[in-house]
Amino acid sequence: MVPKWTDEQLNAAFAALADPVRRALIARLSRSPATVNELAEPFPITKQAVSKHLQVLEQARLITRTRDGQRRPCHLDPAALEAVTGWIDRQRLVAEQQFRRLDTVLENLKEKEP
Amino acid sequence: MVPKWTDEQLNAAFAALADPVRRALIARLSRSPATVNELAEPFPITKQAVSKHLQVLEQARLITRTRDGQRRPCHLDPAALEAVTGWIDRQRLVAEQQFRRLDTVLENLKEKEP
DNA sequence: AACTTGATCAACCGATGGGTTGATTACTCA
DNA sequence: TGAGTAATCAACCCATCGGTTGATCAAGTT
Repeated sequence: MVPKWTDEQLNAAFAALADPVRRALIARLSRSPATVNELAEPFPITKQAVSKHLQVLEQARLITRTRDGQRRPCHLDPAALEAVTGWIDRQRLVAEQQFRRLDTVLENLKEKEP
Repeated sequence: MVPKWTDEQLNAAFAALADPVRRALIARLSRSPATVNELAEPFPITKQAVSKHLQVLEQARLITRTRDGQRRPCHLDPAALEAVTGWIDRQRLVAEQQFRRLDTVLENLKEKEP
């Protein structure tokens, strides 16, 4: 079971994932941890901007940061991503149950009125 | 396979899900379709604001809207939600593969240096 | 000590987002 | 036709966001 996801944390996580730069950062970090400079290199924006993006991801608990000398490597937290899909999957589950229920209702109607 | 999700559509979908009102609307719609007035009723904001939220969800293709007289009922599109989880799941998959690979590296080191 | 390097802080700017009120469109019904 | 109702449009307000530049901090390097 996931730690306990408040509405605010869901807000933060989804908002964090809404930006293409941040999604790219996550995709990069899914391969291996990396420092701010390494992460910033491929982007046409300043290192400060990337640093801000990483703060957003960290606040959303999608990444964690450790210390290694003057470097501050970022690590992806897959469990947090799983928690996000959890919310979506619950909604889909309910919706699909309703669809199935509607199907059976239509089946019954068909039987009674041929 | 999912229709083909552009970066813009992912932006729109995640941004749409980042708002608690819109998530509540989706949760409501997962149970059954509903009109704007029905959807707006539980919220302490104006009908116009809810209408805007629904436009955001529609633009993100998370809901569709039909016509019934002067009503415009909203329907959830579970397939769209599935597409969103798709992106996340791919990232998690890669990340977890890397973790496993790291584990085997550590295993090998342990064997060589006991 | 002086210098370089990784990263953040601070202040600012333009754009976007969520909300409001007021007017308007479009359908229903008497 | 005219009144009532579902929903949207339009204009505006204020807060937040993504980005910049310039300064600052902290850890290595020589």
